[in-house]
Amino acid sequence: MKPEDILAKHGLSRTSIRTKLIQILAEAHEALSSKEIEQQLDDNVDRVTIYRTIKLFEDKGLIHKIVVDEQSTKYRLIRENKSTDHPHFHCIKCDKVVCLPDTPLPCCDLPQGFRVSTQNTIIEGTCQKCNK
Amino acid sequence: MKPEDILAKHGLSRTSIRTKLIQILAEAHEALSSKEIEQQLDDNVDRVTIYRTIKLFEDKGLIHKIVVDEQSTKYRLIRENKSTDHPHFHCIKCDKVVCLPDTPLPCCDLPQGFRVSTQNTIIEGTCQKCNK
DNA sequence: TCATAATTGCAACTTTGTTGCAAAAGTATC
DNA sequence: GATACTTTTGCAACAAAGTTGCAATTATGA
Ligand SMILES: [Zn+2]
Ligand SMILES: [Zn+2]
Ligand SMILES: [Zn+2]
Ligand SMILES: [Zn+2]
Repeated sequence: MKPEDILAKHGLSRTSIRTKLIQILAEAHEALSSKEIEQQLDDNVDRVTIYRTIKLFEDKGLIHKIVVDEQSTKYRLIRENKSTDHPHFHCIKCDKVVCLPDTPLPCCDLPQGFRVSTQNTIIEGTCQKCNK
Repeated sequence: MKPEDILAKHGLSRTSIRTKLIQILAEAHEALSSKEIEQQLDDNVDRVTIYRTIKLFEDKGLIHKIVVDEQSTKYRLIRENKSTDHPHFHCIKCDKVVCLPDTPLPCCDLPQGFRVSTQNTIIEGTCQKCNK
């Protein structure tokens, strides 16, 4: 689907920044931080606009957020037929973050009376490129 | 074990701030943020000192860090016979974070050539007090 | 006690993200 | 396409969380 169609589908007006941002996320093979997005947007777009656009896309269900650690948050486009509730892999060498297949996660032993809404798993390790 | 003995065991000099900080963490039934620690240290101790002490304790293996989300990091004393690699529960109503029993986590489907070092799981939901 | 080494507090800085407001761009109607 | 109205963007200022350098204070060991 074209960036313009994705915007229309979610009832968002079509601006050049939004179109480019979707394109950047769609072409990425890994999750991107707001700074990485900023660097890929050639014209110098204001940080604030990027933050606001990311938040909008998140609220509208276009992208999902991955909190890697306290000062690293990345974003990835939600593709069709893909859930948002899958585990993620973080390479501690090259810092790349990728989505993993949506395997059924087993329940942990929870104390009585606790209720689960979502589960967030980040697997830390090294990717195949860094292991060569 | 007394706070003073814990310091000695890890080769750390015994200062009143470090002693109190260990005591606060030992008496807590949940993971604490640096701000929560600051509030429990009666005399107003400088933020910087708390950050430095937390980092020192973490490096020496006295405490473990739990990254709840992008702007909430909490810490918990590592007790004897307890691993540091267990899942955590975050109550989205009262914001409490607790350690969960160390259940054997199943491997997710990983792409070829990927190597795992640690796995970080945070279960979001509501605790038994908030469910009443 | 005294010298030495380690810890603490202060000020300044960095990074990541937010808010208010005016200027610019988009949308719909004619 | 021009017009009016709404939304988006950029700028400045701010906020929270954490870091660094340096001088003052406190701990340790002889
Ligand atoms: Zn890698
Ligand atoms: Zn993902
Ligand atoms: Zn609760
Ligand atoms: Zn824990």
